Amino acid sequence: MNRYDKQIRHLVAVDCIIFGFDGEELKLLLIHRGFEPERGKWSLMGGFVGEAESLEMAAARILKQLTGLSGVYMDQLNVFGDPRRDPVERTISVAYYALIDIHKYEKQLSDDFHPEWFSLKQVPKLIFDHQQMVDMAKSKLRDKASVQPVLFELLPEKFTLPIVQNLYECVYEKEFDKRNFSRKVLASGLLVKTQAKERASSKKGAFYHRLDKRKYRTQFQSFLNLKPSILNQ
Amino acid sequence: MNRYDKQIRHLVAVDCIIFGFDGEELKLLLIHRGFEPERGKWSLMGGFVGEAESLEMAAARILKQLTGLSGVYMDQLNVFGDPRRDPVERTISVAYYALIDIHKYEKQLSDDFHPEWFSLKQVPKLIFDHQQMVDMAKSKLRDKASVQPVLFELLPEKFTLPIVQNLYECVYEKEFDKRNFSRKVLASGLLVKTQAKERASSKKGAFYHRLDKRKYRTQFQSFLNLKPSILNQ
DNA sequence: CCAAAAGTGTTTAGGGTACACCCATGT
DNA sequence: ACATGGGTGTACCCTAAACACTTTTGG
Repeated sequence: MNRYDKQIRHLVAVDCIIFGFDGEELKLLLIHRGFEPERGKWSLMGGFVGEAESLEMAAARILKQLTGLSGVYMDQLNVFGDPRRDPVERTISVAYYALIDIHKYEKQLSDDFHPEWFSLKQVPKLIFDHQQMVDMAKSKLRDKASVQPVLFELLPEKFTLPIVQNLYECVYEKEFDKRNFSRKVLASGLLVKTQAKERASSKKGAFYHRLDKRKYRTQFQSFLNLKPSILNQ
Repeated sequence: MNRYDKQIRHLVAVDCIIFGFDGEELKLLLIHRGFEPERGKWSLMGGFVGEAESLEMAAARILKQLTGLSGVYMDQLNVFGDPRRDPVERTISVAYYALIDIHKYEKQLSDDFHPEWFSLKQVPKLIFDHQQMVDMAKSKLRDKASVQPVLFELLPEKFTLPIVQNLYECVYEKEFDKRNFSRKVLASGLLVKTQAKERASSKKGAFYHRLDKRKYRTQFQSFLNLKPSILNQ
């Protein structure tokens, strides 16, 4: 078969919005850009898409390069294609957001890119349209989290209910009533209470919970049963 | 500044999933592909992204080329980047879905591509991964429509409540109680009842309604107040 | 013994759902 | 007159929201 020879070709990049949660704050992993233009400025981790590489593969490769992690939760966010978004040369960027367990990351720190975690409340000035990508990722994460239990991807294997609540409060930038919150989350049936207690952050101690992995997979689509009411009838 | 000279470049295309509604059924506008490979097969309308053309511009251009319409509601769906999705040569495709008023279209029929409307219940075999694009578009349309009143983009200026209900029933493939449905939709305050009646489809006749355009714009984000309950507290 | 965070139950209000009859009119 | 689809009101139930006290234990 012929090739589409007369057509123009484009640079295609992938940029990753990497979220983490340390128990206190929602965070973003940024790198110190190591080359011109904008050398030394803060940037999302990114890279060009290879010749026979799918977009998901490219995103996973870039994520692994920075964090050492694979098998991480990722989701396509949006494509940014403004011809002048990169001043050097037109680059079409496919943005992915990833949710990682920040504790797993810390062990494997790869310092080539001088990466740093920033609180989402104090994101430094970013290059190009990366701030727009971050804003869109925050918004999409909220939408997703209201329908699917994706936020647990940010937590370690064992976590307490107060931690889960704090995570949701960070994502939605709102405070919830702890009685109503725990009732709702436990009603999903996704959490299993363990006998162990976390004792660092309070005197009484809070019970660790873990995900019921089978239910987590099978009920992933129906978390909180929050489909719009038009659909319920 | 330097260019990213060592990087590989890719063909980037845009494909459009074009929805229409004739009052009876939800429909999809497909074209008869006019060139090899897969000549004569049914396909989504698409085209390559030009040199200094944004993705939105490309999508709008392609839509106008086929339908004669501009200023149409469009939304980015997803990027499809599997290296082997187009057997001729690797092409990264950005999919957009569009909602058009099918009546406006019919006047401007451009026959170059032998386009045809298909019921979503009887979509013919499509080339490449276009069926996957259609499925994803249907799913995204449902999600959007549960939160924003986008489906009115499919309707003409004046429409009856039974037509609106039928549209929602087509999109969600479910039947609704007409009393509850009209109460909910009218409670949004987005519709204005006119004195005119539609008389073709029933003896009694149904009142035409139109959008309150100011409210449609300002309340677009809060249609049906169906945010998940975690957010409400 | 006190401070600090964890854990738990009840009441109330609002919205969603189910449900049935009358209306207008073309034939 | 009758068949067809349009239009409207009510009662119930369920879930979300508001709200306060007891428990545990480290210091």
